[in-house]
Amino acid sequence: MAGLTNALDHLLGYQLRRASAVLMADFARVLGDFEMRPAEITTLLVIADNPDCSQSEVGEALAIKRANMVPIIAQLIERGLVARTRVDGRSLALRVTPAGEAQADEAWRRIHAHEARFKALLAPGALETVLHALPVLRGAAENGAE
Amino acid sequence: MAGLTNALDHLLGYQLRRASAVLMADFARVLGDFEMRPAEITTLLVIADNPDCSQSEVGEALAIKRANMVPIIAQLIERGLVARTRVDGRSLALRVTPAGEAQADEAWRRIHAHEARFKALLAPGALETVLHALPVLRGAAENGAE
DNA sequence: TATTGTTATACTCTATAACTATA
DNA sequence: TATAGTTATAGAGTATAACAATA
Repeated sequence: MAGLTNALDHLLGYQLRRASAVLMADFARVLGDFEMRPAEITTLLVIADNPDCSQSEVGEALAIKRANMVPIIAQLIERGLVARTRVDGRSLALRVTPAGEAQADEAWRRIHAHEARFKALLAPGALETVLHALPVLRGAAENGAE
Repeated sequence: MAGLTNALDHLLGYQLRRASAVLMADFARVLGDFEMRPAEITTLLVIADNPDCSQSEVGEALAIKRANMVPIIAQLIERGLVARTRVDGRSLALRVTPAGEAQADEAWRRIHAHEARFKALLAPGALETVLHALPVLRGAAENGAE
């Protein structure tokens, strides 16, 4: 019990950050024995869903800068979870290996359980409202409200 | 336009993280010329609201570990925004200086404008639902769902 | 013994600038 | 000229372990 007044508690941005941190911590815990960082796991999942995509495309989908994708992809390849083939001289096509697909499947199983646990905490109807509202807030970055 | 399939988009945890990042980026932009880090600004606001609080209490309110509070408080003191006095041999009472109070007031003005811009994006009633749901998710960390 | 503040350290995510080689 | 990938670097937040001084 902190006991201090925290006026930040009334702020949407602050509550988003705190709630996000709680779910991120649980996400990391659930996937802890994979010994992969959250960014590596999510990258694996996107590649599994999009065979022959490029590094830049994955980065764009996950809001990870090109420069930051490099070590993530390198790790996935070193672990034998992702393979890449040249498309032209500058583009690379990414695919998960069979081992990568197995890892992705297991990750999804755990993620769904993790999600279900948190979703169960919300009042009926609240989940739909929240899942609709979040992309709206997120979309503000590409529109006027930034 | 990424164009890639991103199954993560259906996940509560992932959407929270992305929306939080958007609001955090805007928060940083709005307070950019303060040349203080977000954690320093929020710490200042909590101290302004809770005269004579301790470092540990502020950390507990903001979910910042004791060890990580040290450089934050040091910066605020170096800038002349916060002062501290000894309570007993191991506890320090924190207070904002007049300069710190002015800074906190200006920060609040900008934060309220920033908040209003994002809240305006939500459908009627959605804001209340979201602001109720987020602390519930956050509270899961202290209860069973962790 | 437990608590407050501290130091040192490391990890993760994020950001920018500049480079290469290709298109 | 623009794009895909890369390198190097820096900043911010967060985490742990260990310590001194004090309660």
